[in-house]
Amino acid sequence: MKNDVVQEIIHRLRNAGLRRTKALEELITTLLESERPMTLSELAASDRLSDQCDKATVFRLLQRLTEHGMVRRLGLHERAAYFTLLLPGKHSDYLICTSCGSIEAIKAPCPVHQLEDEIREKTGFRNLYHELEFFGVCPKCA
Amino acid sequence: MKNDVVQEIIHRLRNAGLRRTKALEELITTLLESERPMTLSELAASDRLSDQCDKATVFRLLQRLTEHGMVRRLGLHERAAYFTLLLPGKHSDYLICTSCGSIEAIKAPCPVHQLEDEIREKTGFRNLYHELEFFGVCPKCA
DNA sequence: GTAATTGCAAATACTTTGCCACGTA
DNA sequence: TACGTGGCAAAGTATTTGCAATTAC
Repeated sequence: MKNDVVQEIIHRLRNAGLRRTKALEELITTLLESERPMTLSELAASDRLSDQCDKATVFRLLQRLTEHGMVRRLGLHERAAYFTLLLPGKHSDYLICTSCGSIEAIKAPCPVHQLEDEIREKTGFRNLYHELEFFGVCPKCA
Repeated sequence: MKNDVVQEIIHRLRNAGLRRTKALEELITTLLESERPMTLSELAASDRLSDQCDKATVFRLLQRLTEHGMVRRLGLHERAAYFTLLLPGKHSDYLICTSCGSIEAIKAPCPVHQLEDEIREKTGFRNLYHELEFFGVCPKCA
């Protein structure tokens, strides 16, 4: 069923004029299997992609996926940008250790949707979304 | 009274072994006067600092200020990092236009403190804090 | 005088682009 | 065939460091 999701995503991209390539398929699969956002370097070095294509290709694929709203680029405080697949109803906030850099998605329901609605109404911003991260030192590092 | 705050901050830094320099004073003043986080480049090019010192100096000052908990480094999605003075009881969340890049602090009370407490208890993370940003297209750009 | 600080230049890190060959439709 | 895509190498942007000279205390 993971494959169904991948196919569905590719199908939408194809309608937008993109072509089905092995690299695209592997990238989407990798992002889908990852439980946390990944950097360009991590993706390019991952099992599925490392011998599949160049880092520049992964970069351009991520760019296209982002343009088409299938991927979101996150900050997360590192020097490198992080990328995550954008699945309907799958928003995550993150808990990040500033010492070892571990990143995990937070299970608890996100508490900012109401504020987000207020902001949308009051400010007239369009396409509003948010990014929420908690930073601290994890028990292992403390 | 702004100057009092600057002096107070410098006083604390002096206790930590740092020296009072013109550049340090101007940097803190600039950050204090700014209503939004600023990048290293913006700071180095600002009125108070541009003819005061080199960009590398601003970088190192920000580094020291961050180490001593007086400044926080934020992601905010741009390629460059943003820095903001950390004043007691002055936490801000931000609303950012993905088109023109404008950044403004949100006045509404931050809705994540409760979740933050829960996470602190459940995970055992230390020095926990959060970063919350809303992204969208502002009315001017839409 | 001693140790922290600074400027300048050089080194890194990560991202982005140019160009031509290649693959998909 | 036509146009999106890919690899490789080079350029771009932001950050970080080395070192000798300077400054604060």
